[in-house]
Amino acid sequence: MGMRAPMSPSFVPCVMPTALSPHNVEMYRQMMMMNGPCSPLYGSMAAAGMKMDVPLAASMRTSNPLNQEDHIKKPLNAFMWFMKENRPKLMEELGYKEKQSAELNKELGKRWHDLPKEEQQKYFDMARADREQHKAKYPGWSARENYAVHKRKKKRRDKSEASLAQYPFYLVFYGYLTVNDSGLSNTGRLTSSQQASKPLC
DNA sequence: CTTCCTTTGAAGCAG
DNA sequence: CTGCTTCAAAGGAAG
Repeated sequence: MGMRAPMSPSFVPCVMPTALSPHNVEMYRQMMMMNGPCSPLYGSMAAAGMKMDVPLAASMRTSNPLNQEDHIKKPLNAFMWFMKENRPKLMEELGYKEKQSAELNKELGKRWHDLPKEEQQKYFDMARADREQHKAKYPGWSARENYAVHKRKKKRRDKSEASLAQYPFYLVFYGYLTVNDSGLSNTGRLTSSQQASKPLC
């Protein structure tokens, strides 16, 4: 149930859809900044195949350019590559019991420590290659773009008003991102309370 | 629906 | 420079 087909490698497509490369998104964002969300450019760029039809779908995370294509993720570090490669093996080895990801990650952490330096080096090499490719592909990108400055003391995701600044203004404009008492909201749909809350711009 | 949990390492940020 | 924080992956649990 829900298990992957044995022969199907479980890699996730890390590449941006050609229809909306980050570069295109940046172009789009700049044009929006210059022309506003009601610009005819909006329609023409959409007609050109760029997925900027602003979200009607329930899940903004999966349908919206901001949360998907526009979000350039950090390159994976050595341990992340190790996890990616060994998680499926470990799941099979453990009979993919009712093990949760968090528990599997603990085990993977142990195995990472037990791994000889020579074998670890393989993953450090992968990570370095990934970083270099990432840098070549997204020159000028910084991890800062995904970084929410400390809002909660220890390790919690940020939900502050300040974090709105990292998003394109038109999402705020349209109400897809709002700020209320409970923090940043991005349900992808306007509620009356969201309409009442003020956009940042 | 979003966030948490849990790991390591890279990198951002504050002092 | 030092030390703390966030985010990369994963996916079930919790809210």
